[in-house]
Amino acid sequence: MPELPEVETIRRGLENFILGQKILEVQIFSDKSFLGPSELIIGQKITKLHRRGKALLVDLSNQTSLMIHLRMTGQLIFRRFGSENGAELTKMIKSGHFHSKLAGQNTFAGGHPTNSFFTELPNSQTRVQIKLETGFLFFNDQRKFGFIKVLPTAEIAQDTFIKKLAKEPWQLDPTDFYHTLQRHPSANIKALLLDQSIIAGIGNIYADEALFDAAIDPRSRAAALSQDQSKQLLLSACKVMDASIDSGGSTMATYLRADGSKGDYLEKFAQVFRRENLACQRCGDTIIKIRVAGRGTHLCPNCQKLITEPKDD
DNA sequence: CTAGGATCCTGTCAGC
DNA sequence: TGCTGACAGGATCCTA
Repeated sequence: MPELPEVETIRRGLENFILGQKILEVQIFSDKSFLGPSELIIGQKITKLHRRGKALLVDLSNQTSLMIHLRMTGQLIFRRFGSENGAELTKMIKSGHFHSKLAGQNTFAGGHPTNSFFTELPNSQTRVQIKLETGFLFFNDQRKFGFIKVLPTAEIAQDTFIKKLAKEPWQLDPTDFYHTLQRHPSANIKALLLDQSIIAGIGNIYADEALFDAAIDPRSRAAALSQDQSKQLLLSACKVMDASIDSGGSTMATYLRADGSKGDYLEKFAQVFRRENLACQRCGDTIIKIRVAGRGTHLCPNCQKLITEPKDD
């Protein structure tokens, strides 16, 4: 799914369009995509958008909140009334005035990149449609793993997902991070980076990218990392996510080129993710793709050092 | 307690 | 062309 930088980009982008608006109608096309009483949010005003890890939180005027998790294939797309057919984006693309972001005057899109960003909505993957005062917010999700959940604002912290979340990478103390890794005697480092109760917000892209940046092989034994190595890894995670947020998230910036062809952040910034069989930009060796922690994993076998036992220094 | 695998669901793509 | 299996930017549940 969209990982932390994508969700943060969505939060910032959506804020410009929906903050302060009243929810007028909710249409649910897939029951498993919307949890809780939808009638509770009708007529309520959107007062705040925030984020914890990969979860987007939308506070409403009646002490109720929406927790939105996009999981693997979720998308949030806002279209002002009259723009539901996506014609504006198509026009921008054709006239060459399409810049780097999927946000125009009348539309904003973020999440798993598909054609739904610029085609007619709702479509077969639309699970929830929320009518606001100036337009529609569409929740699309191919695989139905994601969801929108209604809950009292005061109970967000007790939510089973939120409750287990570790600190955000920037808030995590390097020494604490090191000690957490030490507590997992046989796990590999990639599995722990993906574990939201160890560090919040990292997914498959940024796990691979952070490990490349820190020059650590994803198969390394987490508990074998030295203090310095775990600190470097934490810094690398912050660095790659900061860079992504700055560029508008991997699914946003340059996803579409002016000619309508697809391109994206990955092409521009990723050093290893989806670059198997290509040359490492650091050493020229060939990037490989293997399976680690049950996930497709990309690495440079030359640059990234396999750490199995702590160095005694 | 940890660690690994199966599972939810739909779509796409490589290989026959 | 049509089928089949593998795989997918996530998290949870089940098992040993």
